[in-house]
Amino acid sequence: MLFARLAETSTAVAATRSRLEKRALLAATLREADDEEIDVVATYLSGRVRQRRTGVGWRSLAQLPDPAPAPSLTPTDVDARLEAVSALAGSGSQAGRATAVADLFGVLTEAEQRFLRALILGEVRQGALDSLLIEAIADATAVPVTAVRRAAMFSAVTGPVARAALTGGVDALEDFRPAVLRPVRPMLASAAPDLTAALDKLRDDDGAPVAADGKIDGIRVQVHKAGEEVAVFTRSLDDITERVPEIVEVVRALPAQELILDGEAIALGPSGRPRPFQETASRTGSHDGAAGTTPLTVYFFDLLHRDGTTLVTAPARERLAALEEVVPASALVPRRVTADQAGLDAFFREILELGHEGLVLKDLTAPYDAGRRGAAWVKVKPRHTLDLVVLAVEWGSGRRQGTLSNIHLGARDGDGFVMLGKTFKGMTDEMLAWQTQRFLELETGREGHVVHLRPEQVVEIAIDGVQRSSRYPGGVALRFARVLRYREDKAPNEVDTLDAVRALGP
DNA sequence: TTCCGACAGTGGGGTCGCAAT
DNA sequence: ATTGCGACCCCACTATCGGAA
Repeated sequence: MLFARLAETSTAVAATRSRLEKRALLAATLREADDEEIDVVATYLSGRVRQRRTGVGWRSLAQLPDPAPAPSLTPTDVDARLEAVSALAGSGSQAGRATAVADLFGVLTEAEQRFLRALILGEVRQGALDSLLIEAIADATAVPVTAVRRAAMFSAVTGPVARAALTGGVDALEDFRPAVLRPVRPMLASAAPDLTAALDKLRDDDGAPVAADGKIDGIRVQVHKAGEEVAVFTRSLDDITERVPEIVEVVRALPAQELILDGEAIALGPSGRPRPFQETASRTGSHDGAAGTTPLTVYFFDLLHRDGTTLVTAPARERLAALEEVVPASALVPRRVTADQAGLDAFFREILELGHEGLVLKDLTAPYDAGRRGAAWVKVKPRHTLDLVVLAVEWGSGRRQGTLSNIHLGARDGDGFVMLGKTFKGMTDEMLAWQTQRFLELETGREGHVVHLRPEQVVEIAIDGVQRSSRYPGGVALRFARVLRYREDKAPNEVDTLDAVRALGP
């Protein structure tokens, strides 16, 4: 198979909105692959490259060489070339990498160049990523989609799953099992605006008890124990074992030979209160030295495997019971199991008093649905609102091309306004159409893709909080800002002040 | 027939390591 | 020393398709 065939498939997949048709197109191309190239073909069809770090990004691909007149490379060729590029990362030779990238793109046709660039940047925009590919793998074989999905849970990447399904069928997929020291895709939570909505989402009507876990504002960790050996993985299944010796210590001491634990790691202050997220990020992000400076505390909330027995398919009630047998209370997330809404309200307030983010409500009958963002876990966080003024706006990309999308937000400070951040979230298509018109009327000038405005339009914004910032002149930035509505009833001189915003901060 | 669960897309701020300036 | 880039930590929200109800 030629790499060009994948570029062609991606274009066809992007051209239809029907997911069934996308699946059929992906499945057809998967079936054309030789056994040895299935892994790479499947990876490219899912919109990714196999290399975790190529060291090549937007800037490196801003200028490409002239395209070749005809395709020549196979997907395997492209993968090998990218592997070589990737191996140059950290070798001190930026120039060597640039040459290797130019050599590769120089033998690609224009269509291939576009596709590979999008793959490397993670911008294929074909309306199909890993989840749809998993369904396509089933379509391409006689294997039920549930079997493919189950196998994918226990493989950090989908390429090998595709290869097994296409070459060995359902039997070959049996090899993908939960095993210690091999990371499992983490289960994700959906969101709800408040506790009542979260409960509605979680259970149909039966009033059954749920588990309410404190939501810790740190980083997700999946910790494996195999005898004396311990490995710590992040949400994206990066191995950070070397950076978090205190977590390794805690887990090594637990009374079991084999464990797969799911939890959250966070930096706490001397009084036990959470430090700002930035400190946890700094601590878990640095490879050296910092270990002693800001100790991490780990809170576990799930157990997927214990001493030869997988618990992934067991109901949450059983997994949590097993977790409490193995992990001391000091390393368990704060949890309450109740069917009572008033009890949940009180627990929510307690958790916020402790400085944590909110709650995650969990269905006690649900299995661990690895890699999916299902309705079995629902998170709830409190929300602050601010009235701010729009200082500027940026032209959107992709499906927002041609609309003014990302708005710059300002708070009042003296006679003027101070920028606190940007947001593109919360806008409906109708709002995008309206604001494009409105902001063109307020335009005072342009700089690249930024349109500057007279500061007249007031917008109501929701945020999770305020954090210290070295980027913005007020020294603070908004965390997770999103638009609630535009306010026609407020004038710019009525928006919140910088001081009021700072008061929300750490 | 209507409803709603799950995906994909569109980007946000902050931090690190690394290489070039 | 500083700056820019790439990678990755956290993330909210809307539109859409197609199976569930």
